Order: sequence, then structure tokens, then C-alpha cells
Amino acid sequence: MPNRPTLKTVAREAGVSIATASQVMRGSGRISEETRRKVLDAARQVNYVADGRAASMRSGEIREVGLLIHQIANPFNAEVISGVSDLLETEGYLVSVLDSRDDPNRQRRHLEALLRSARGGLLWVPARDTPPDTYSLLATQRVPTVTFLRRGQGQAFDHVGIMNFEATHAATEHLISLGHRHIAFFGGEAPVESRVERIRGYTTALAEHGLPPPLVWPCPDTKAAGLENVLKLRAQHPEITAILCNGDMVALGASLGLQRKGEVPGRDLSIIGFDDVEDASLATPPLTTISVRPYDLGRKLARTLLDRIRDPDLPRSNVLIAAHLIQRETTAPCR
Amino acid sequence: MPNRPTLKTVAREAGVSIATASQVMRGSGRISEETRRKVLDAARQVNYVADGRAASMRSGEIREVGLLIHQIANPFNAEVISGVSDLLETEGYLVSVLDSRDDPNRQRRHLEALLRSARGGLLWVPARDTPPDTYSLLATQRVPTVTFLRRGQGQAFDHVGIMNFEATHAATEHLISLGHRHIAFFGGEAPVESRVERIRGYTTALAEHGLPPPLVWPCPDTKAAGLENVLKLRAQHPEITAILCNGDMVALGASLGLQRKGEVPGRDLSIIGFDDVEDASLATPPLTTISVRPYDLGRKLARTLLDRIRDPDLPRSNVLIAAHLIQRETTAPCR
DNA sequence: TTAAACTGATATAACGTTATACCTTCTGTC
DNA sequence: GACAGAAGGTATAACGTTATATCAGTTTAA
Repeated sequence: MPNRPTLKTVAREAGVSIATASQVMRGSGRISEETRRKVLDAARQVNYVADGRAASMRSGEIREVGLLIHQIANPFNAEVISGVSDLLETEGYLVSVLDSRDDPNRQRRHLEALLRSARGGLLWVPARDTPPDTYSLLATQRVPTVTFLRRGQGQAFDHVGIMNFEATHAATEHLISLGHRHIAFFGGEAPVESRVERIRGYTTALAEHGLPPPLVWPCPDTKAAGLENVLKLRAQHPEITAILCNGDMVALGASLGLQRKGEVPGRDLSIIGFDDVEDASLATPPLTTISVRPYDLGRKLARTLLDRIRDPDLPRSNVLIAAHLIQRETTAPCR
Repeated sequence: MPNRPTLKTVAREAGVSIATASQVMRGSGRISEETRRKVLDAARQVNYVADGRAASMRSGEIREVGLLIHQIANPFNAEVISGVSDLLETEGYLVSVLDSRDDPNRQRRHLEALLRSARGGLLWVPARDTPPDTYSLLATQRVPTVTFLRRGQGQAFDHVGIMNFEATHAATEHLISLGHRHIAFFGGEAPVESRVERIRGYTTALAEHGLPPPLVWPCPDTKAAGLENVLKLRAQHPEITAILCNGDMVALGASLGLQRKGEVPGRDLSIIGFDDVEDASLATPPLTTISVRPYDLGRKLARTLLDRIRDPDLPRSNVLIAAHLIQRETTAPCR
């Protein structure tokens, strides 16, 4: 039973040296058409696939990057990942996607696994409460790194984010223009900047219009939690007529919760989501939400990493993607 | 600016040889407590992380596996991936998840990327119409491989699947016992075995009860497609009173479509899904579906791969996971 | 007292590539 | 026909680990 083919196998089969075989496979150096053909035939013959480990060790070029995020099973994030993969894969990179579940310990383990095996680059959403030594680990390892969605304490890295403040500011003003005066911010728990910025946009808009003080109601970013918590919120604060959500999943959950109680989203409580996941437009009623084109964000992210890999001395970049309100049917004038 | 630390750095820092440093890091060989401490301190000092490429080249043990699936952004598959990752990560493996989008060319590219970089093992759902040379590529590369959900032509590999026939057979009988006589099979397009088996279970049950000939209505496994197609189906075949779906996403889509037209799932058309994704129980009305515990399937899958990696001479295994009907509110007696 | 066994460390080769330098052979020029 | 230069190929070292053999001391056994 033959072992897996290496360059040696190919070279032997083609009757040339290993060095020559290597040059042919990479299309470099001066090689006659005849030799080229012989080597390529031999390679096809034995189903040769280069060993990326050996290649990258010698050449220093690692075509393997990691993507470490706090939650994979979230349609918005899935779209981001899609955008990242599409671009990086056409450039010949292998993308390893890992889920930290927003847990710093789990994140640390993943990070070390990535540093061991996929050290070509890193796309990273820092978990909440990421300790400083995790940042310094990355710094000493000198892996090209781009943070996204959250920057955490990784101020030294490139970053691709969302215009959170502007988005929730505008969304809140929209609710105000519909006559709402008691508006809550609903969802999310961790003190991550993305949420902090969103809350700031919301709070600022309230203040600018001289409305009652902000009410922030935390809960996990899942449908199930949204469903449950919206009822608690309404029981405890019956004056609330509109909620601005930290994400579509809680928003959709809230919409479901309302309907379970026989109420109508929009008419009985205005709801604005954040992300514009596929379900947002498919839900009944379709969800008013803030859209950020996650796929484009992913591509921008990949592009930023590639630039960084190609030139480590580039100035640190900080890209913010615009977000805009999409009005569907869960917002209505206040009654 | 110092470069990334290697064993050499650690050894120099600790005043020992590279060989000794290596032994300490791996906890092998005979090392005095004093030396051990010195090396570990030095390693921590410089933030040392081993280079898995070099290690695996020499030791032959690759702690990196690939998972190649036809659709990542599907809650059922996401759960499977979760189960796989949890088990493999505690065993120190890095799992690279790739999405073939059920396209053989894309799949081929991914496979070659994996063979280049993550050749420790492969978990694989063959794309539809996977050509024979893709199978033989894997065979010559001798990467431990386990197929799941679909076997394709990869008869030589270990496999973890679902009892599809039994599941749809039972589900169809359930519909029949509710009095339905005109039942359609709804969703899925590709001639993959999982769907073929499901259709066979459905067809067999119909035949056993002497019911009208089967009606199979293909459509992509997405909510949007389900929504659209259920209306077409009803327009063209008004006699249908129940549909058995190839997946929850189409089933949920169908449920939405019905409601858009003011009809009530269950009362006006019985719907059974397949997968029991999280949304199935959260939807209104909650979806009757076939559950297969995707997380457990994922763990079983990982376990199978580990066994194969540990002993390449093991007899080929073929595990089938049971599936059972969960009755919620989209099925009702035929009126 | 001396060989044998053990302890704790190290030197070295190897994994499969690629970059570099080098070595032939051929062609053309004067 | 001597020599420069190009064309086409190869030998070799290196990447960062780990497995193996080996070595110098020290202890134990007979």
C-alpha cells in the first residue's frame, strides 16, 4: 500500500530532480516545455497535492487564516463569514472558523490552537472580558490581525466596524417622529463597545429631544430570550410603546412573544431590530430593522487582512461600515 | 523588533538545549524538576506557542481536521458542527469548517486546500454529483475520512447517517392515521441519498395503505423557497391536505406562505418538517417535525473520526442515528 | 573494585518543501 | 576556436519541530 505522494514521488515518476519538480509545480524558474509536461503528467498520475506545512515553513508564506467569533450560529455572523470566505478562498487561503461562545477561556484555547496551526492571519471578535494577556499573546506572536464588530482592548490592530452610534441615533429619531416618548433599548448583555455605542446613540437622541430617561433592558441575543423578556419588560414597564433592539434575533423573539399574547407588533408595540438577517423580511409581520450588509462587511474584512499580510508596515486602518434603517411593518405611529 | 519565539528562543532563555526544551514542553523524557521549571518559566516569559506545522511534520501526528459540508448557514448543520467541534477541540484538534454550497467545483477546491493544510482528518458531506476522481483523490491521499448525512460514492469510508427511511415512513403513517389521503413530499432538489431514502419511506407507506400515487414537489431547502412553492403546489394540486417536508426550513417557509394567504397551518394543511431546528418549536404555530438530535450526531461523528485516526485498520463503520416524530401544532386530523 | 544500570541532558537526523547557488551544455560573436 | 552569456537543470541548506542515539556522571550490584 503506497504512502501519500510527495514531490519525491512526482520527481521519480517524471525522471527529474525534486528541485525541478518543485519549480514546475509553482510555475517558477526556467523549465523547458517538455520537462514541464512530464512533471505535470506525473503529478496528475499520482494525485499529488503539495504539503502546505512544509511549503509554508520554508517560504514563510502561510495561506491559512483563522476567524474567531463569539457566535457562529447567528445569521448575521454567518453572512459575514460567507463574505470573508468567498474573498479569501479565491486568493488561495484556507479559513478556519472558530466559535468562542463569548467565553474568554474558550477563546484563549482557540487562539492557541490557531497560533499553533493557522498563523497566516487572524480575524477576530474579542470575547467580552478578554484579559490583557490575550492581547499581548497576539502581539508577541506577530500574526496579522484584524478585529471586527468589537475592538476590545486591541487598539493596536486594524479594525472593521459598524456605524453603531449613527444607526441607533437615527432609528431612535424615527421612533420619536412617530410620536413615541417611552422607548426602551432591548437586548444584549455584555459591555462590548458595539452595544455601548448603540446605547449611546439611543440615549443621545432621547436627550436631544428632552424625553424621559433611557431604559436599557438586557437579555441574551437569542429568539428564545427575546420572547421571554419582552413579556417581563411590558409587565414591569407598561408605559413603553417602542423598543429598539440590539439584534434581530431578540427583536424577532419579542415579536413572537407579543403575538403569543394576542398582541400585534407595530400596532401594540413598535419594534426595531438590528442586522437585517434573512428572517427579518420573512417574518410576520416583517421586521423594521437596521441593515448593515454583513456580506460586504465580510469582504471588506478579508480585504483589510490581505492588505495587512502584504504590507505589515501599513498604517493601522479603521473602517466603519454604514448602517441604515429599513422600514417594514413592526413600527407604527404611537397611539 | 524581536521575531516570534521558537523553541530556540526558549532554550536560549532557559540555558538548555533545544532538545531538552522540546522534551519539557511535551512532558516526555527524563527531566529534573529544576530544569523543567526553568524551561516552563522561559516559555511563559516569551509567550511561546509551538509551531504545529513543524511538530506534525516530524511526529506525523496532525491535530487539524477539516469539515466540508454543503451548507453551513442552516441551523441543523450548525448544531452538528457544534457537536463535532466540542468533542474534537477538547482532544486538542483544530477544526476547519468549509462550505461547498453543494457545488462540486467549489468542493474540489476546498478539498485540495484541506489536503494541503489540514490533513489530519476529514468529515465530509459529498456534494451532489461529486465526480469519481474526487473520491479517488481522497483515497490516494489516505486522509482518515468519515462521510455523514450523505454517503455518495464514498462507499469505502466510515459513515454516520440518519434513519431516513424509518423516519418518513413513520411520519407518513402518522398523517394517514389522521385521515389524510393526499399527501405530498415537499422540498429538496438534488438526487442525494438522504432525500431519496426519505422519499422511499414516504412512498412505501403510501403504497402499504393503498393510497394515491406519491407526489414529489422539489424546491430549494430555504424558507424563501418554501414560502413561494407551497402556494404554487396548492394552486396546482388543490386535493393535497398534508405535506411531508425534506427539511424544517422549507416547512417553516410553507407555514409562513400559508399564513400570508390567511390560512392556518394544521387546520388547512398539515405540515411535517425534518430536523427539529430551534425555530421549529419557536415558530407560530410550532412545527410538527422529525427530530434527530444534530448535536449528538456531531459528537458521534467526531468520535468515529478519532477512532479511525487512532486505528486505520479498524473495520469500516456505518452508524445510523434514530429519528423520531415530535408532534406540535402543524398537524391535525383531515377535515 | 569494577561492571552494569540508571539519570539527566544533548547532538543529530529527519519530515517535505523552497530559495539560492551552482553546474553543464549550448548558442552566438568576434 | 575562445569566450560570454543564456538556457535548463540540480545539489544543498534551511524552516522548527521531534525521535533516536548517545554521552557523561552517578549510583547500584556482585
